[in-house]
Amino acid sequence: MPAIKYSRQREAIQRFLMTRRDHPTADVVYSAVKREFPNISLGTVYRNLTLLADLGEIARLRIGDGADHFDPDTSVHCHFVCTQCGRVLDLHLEKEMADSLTGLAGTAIDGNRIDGGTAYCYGVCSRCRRL
Amino acid sequence: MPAIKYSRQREAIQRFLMTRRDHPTADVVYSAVKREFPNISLGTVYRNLTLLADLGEIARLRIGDGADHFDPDTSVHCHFVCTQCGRVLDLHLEKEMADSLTGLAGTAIDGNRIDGGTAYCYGVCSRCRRL
DNA sequence: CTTTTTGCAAAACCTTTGCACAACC
DNA sequence: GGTTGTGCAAAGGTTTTGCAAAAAG
Repeated sequence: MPAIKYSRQREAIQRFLMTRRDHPTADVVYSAVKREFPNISLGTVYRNLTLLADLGEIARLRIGDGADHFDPDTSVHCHFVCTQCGRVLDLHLEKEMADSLTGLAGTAIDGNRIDGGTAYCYGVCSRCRRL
Repeated sequence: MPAIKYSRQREAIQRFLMTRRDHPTADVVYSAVKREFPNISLGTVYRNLTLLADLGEIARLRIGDGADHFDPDTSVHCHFVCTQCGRVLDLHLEKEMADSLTGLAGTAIDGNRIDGGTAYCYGVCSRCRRL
């Protein structure tokens, strides 16, 4: 495992992500960070997002719209995906359900060892409902 | 909305899917149906899988490994993804949790209307654990 | 005969990767 | 100075699409 060296691009990427609550895609991160680093490349954005996810500093969400989304909050929580505008929001579920998802980790069902889980809810977000 | 006409390819695709419990990818469906229709194209497989999913006859699973998986069982249930071999299995969860996922449909959280939900669990499947 | 589906190939997309050069320590 | 990160461009893998021919009704 190679050592990890600091990079201004990586810091900018992580800092930008922390200002957002809508779980942007790599492309959105790229456009944003480009304002600070006009020469940054999409490959660098992907490399750093992947690295940060591997380090456990951010989470990579595959919500099923084709593009990966990135979340600075790595705590266990569920996500809501708007089927109209595609927005991805954090969802504050009833405690029982969040706990039952978390509680599964470490157990085994049908001989399959469970390490973790995610839940996604689909529907229409408050903003789209108003239109 | 155009009318839907019967096609032997579509029937073969759906029939093959119903014989499987491991939620194959489009590519696997393609290879299988090719034995019966040697000239079938991958595009046709995708078109029919997409159509069947839109009709609600099958479910499209985006588990996050890059390729979509298809499930002939459209009832509400959760999936288990083996992080070693990539297999996707149905998961028989405790009733409470399945119910709380189902029960969310139709409700609203933070003003977001929830239509449905899915949960994925990740871990190591029984087959891989034995190796 | 009209409409839908197919096969083929090309395109669209998102993501990863090889390489020479720059940045880091 | 040795190692890691970057920018660029090319390649990789999955899914969609345009079009003429074939199938369905």
